[in-house]
Amino acid sequence: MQQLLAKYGKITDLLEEEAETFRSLASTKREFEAGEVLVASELQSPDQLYIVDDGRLFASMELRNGERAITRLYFPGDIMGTANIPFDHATQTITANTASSMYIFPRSNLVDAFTRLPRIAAIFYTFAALENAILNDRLVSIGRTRGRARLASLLLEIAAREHLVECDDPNICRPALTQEQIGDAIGLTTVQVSRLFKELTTQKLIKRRDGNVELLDPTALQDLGLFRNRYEDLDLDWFEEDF
Amino acid sequence: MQQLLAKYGKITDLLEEEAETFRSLASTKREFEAGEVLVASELQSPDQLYIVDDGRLFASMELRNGERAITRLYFPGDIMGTANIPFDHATQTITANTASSMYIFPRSNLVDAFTRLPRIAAIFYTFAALENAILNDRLVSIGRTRGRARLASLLLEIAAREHLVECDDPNICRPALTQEQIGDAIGLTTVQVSRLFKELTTQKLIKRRDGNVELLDPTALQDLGLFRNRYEDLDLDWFEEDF
DNA sequence: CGAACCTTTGAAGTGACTCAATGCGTGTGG
DNA sequence: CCACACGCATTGAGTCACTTCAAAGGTTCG
Repeated sequence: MQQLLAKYGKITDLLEEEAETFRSLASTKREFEAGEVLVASELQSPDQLYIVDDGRLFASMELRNGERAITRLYFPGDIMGTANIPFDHATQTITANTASSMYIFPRSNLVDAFTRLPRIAAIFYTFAALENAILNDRLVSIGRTRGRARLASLLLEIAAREHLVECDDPNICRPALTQEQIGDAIGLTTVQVSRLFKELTTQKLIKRRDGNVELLDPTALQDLGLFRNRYEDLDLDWFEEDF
Repeated sequence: MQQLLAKYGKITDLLEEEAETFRSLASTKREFEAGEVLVASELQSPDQLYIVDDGRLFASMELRNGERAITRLYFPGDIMGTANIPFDHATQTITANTASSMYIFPRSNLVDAFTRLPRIAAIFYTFAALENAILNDRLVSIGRTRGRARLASLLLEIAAREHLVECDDPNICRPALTQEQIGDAIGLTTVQVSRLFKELTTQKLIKRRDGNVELLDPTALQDLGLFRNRYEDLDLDWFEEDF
């Protein structure tokens, strides 16, 4: 919950009442094991929203032909399940990729929160819009750049997201994903991901050591991956003034 | 404005007060010519939101290498500019692809609407979540399927969106896009789009006549494109009950 | 009628895929 | 404590989808 408040507090100063609402919104906490599936696509009515307390998770969609795509990575402080809200069945599967703990609340809790505190509604809306912008970026990356650029972009995104809450070296990231999962996230096969890792490594752009990836030349990677850190660009003055 | 109210009314019965708020939210109406740019990416502070009254528009992002990606197509009744809301500069360019007219309002108008009528907030949040789900679908399509499937999926999406407000033959769609723009939307080159159109045509899946595309075998196209019409799956009971 | 733009087609090149084998690290049971 | 199995990463060879480059054919509009 600290991460969430930190993340939201980063964009606007929360009133005590609002912070309290966030806390009460998510009263139930649950642990999940690595590999456990929280929301099974198509199977489940998406009544729940989740706020990540700790761990790494991802949202994915299966295709009829057995292939899988990973549409989103989740870090502590993230709200999960947004894309399922307006539907009568889940549109994506959420999987805990490491041991994780999270706060759970039914989407109907939002009704009360939105009614009592319109700024909460604005915050949720804003984060949905942010998620939108990030999805746009990924669409561009996957649709219009080659594998090298896509991998660079993903690594930068992971580094940026990790750095947002865990304040360690911004140039070291821990994908916590197999190469198959990375492929699912950027639209490539395992084989190709492996080759690209090798390529970036021999070009001294990155360095790998037991699951960590060090970004040796962040500037070059940013040029290559055309990456924009959307979290840096946030601006919420528009709803500050009048509420 | 009729389309907007129809679209929103489709998911929940609007109270007169709410319908009134929607109307007053968007008091200014403007016309744009075909080809005109409404929001220039990076250049502009994204203070405006738009509701499409008539015409066809698209959102795009430019890459430094000169390539372009189209991230979203807009139809009458759509709200545009959502992905720009939380930022101090626009993240995407919006272009009127045909002569268009739309309602314009500053994002700060949302503050008042959210405060007075929390259901309006819920509606906006819901549509952001829907947009999210659609972006996820496109990510899967572009990242994990071949050109034939992507084109099929795009055509089905356009047909579904057109049919939502303009109630004509659901199996005829009017992309109103050049093949270059189609390529930008599904991550292919003009050349390949042309070849794929030919392929789908000779396979008797589609038929083209002066800018229209007839879907000769919608079922086969759906199997091919793995398309889900998200608008059909909407479920907003969750905020009906308690507001 | 001509210019501009869009579409189509061909030929050659390339990034990524598939298939398949090997290597590597870790945990488990004999 | 070794042998083995299992999951993951790497590498090679052949193929395919799509790209690039280039030219020609169609449409539309002034």
